Amino acid sequence: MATRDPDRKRQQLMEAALAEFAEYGVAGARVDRLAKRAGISPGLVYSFFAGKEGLFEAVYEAIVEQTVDAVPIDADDLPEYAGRLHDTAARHPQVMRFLAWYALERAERPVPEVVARSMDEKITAIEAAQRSGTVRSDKPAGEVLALVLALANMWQHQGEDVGHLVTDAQRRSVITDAVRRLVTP
Amino acid sequence: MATRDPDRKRQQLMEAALAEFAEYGVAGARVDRLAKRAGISPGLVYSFFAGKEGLFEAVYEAIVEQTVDAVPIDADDLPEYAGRLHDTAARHPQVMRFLAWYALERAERPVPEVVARSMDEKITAIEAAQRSGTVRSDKPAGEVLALVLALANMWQHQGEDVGHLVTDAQRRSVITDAVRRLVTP
DNA sequence: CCTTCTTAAATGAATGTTCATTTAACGCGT
DNA sequence: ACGCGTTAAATGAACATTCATTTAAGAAGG
Repeated sequence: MATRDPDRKRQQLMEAALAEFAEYGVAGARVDRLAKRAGISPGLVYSFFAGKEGLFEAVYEAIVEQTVDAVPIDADDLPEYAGRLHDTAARHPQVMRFLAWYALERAERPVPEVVARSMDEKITAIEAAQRSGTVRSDKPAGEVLALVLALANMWQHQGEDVGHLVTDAQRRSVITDAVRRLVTP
Repeated sequence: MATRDPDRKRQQLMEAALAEFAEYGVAGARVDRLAKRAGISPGLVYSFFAGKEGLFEAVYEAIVEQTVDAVPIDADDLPEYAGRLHDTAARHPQVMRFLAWYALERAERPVPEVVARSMDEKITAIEAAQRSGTVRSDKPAGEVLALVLALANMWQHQGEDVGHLVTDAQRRSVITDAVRRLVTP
């Protein structure tokens, strides 16, 4: 039984970092607070990662890895696909919030290779569905995808002002109904 | 010719603050840099506003004041309404970015009174349009509004990954076409 | 019109605090 | 006993904020 367990600490650190960054962003995050959450000393952060910034990037990369392809596209049933995207987002609010921070604080960074590739695959899948007639063909696949993603994530972006217009239970079907109307031929 | 002109300085300060906050958020903003942008000394900031935080709030309030009702709703032509929202957003990227920061950094704050009221008015307008038959009546007005707003702002939220799928020129019509499909009876 | 007095505006160096990062010592497991 | 994982404390840079001082614009008085 390893009472010394670097891997476990590393894992705890990543989880605490996600929580801290999701709440405050990089600039607002405090290394001390984050280390305390992880149950380690602040100094130890630096033996695992390249400082606060490095930790932020590491968390981002872990999220990308776990999130891309977490919800495989089903181009023949885009409403359900959007619904599943929504479900996943709703189940991981911390991750969504982290990504929102990342988009602002790392606005200039290029899109990661894996993400770009995943996007291409989705386009290809939609184009196939258009050819087989399950998706309307009068709009380019990229446009269809943009709409599906926008609707799938709509409740993430909407603030409290818009959010309270609809109950939690209704949110999913708002998305699926709208996508159905938009993509069926 | 007034070489001393507090009102002008105050104005310059607000503009510089918007630029600085839009770029870095509150936590990342630097008072020195912001003051230099405004062409004033850092100390002067504190004679106008309650520190960095107070300045942030002041900029937010100014934006809310200028933005609410900047695009009056036309419930009988929601596609065009969404298009106009998009136009305005596209014309003021700094403001949009500022609001994105605000949503994250002030997540817990209640919705301002003016915003809530403006929302109620929009709902009422849509309900009227539903009664007169220009908007589908099989969905509650709140749901319709949520969809319209989500689509109007879709290009603000989408990152570079999705954004490059469609050219600038197409963006507006993607929104208006989609809204038309979603809201017509 | 000048000169002096008064008040407001503005500055920027000094202050004190907050924080990321470094360092040096400690002790567990082998 | 040795080396690595870990810590607590030390360091110092970065910043927000304050404040003593300077500068400018009127007001009062001659």
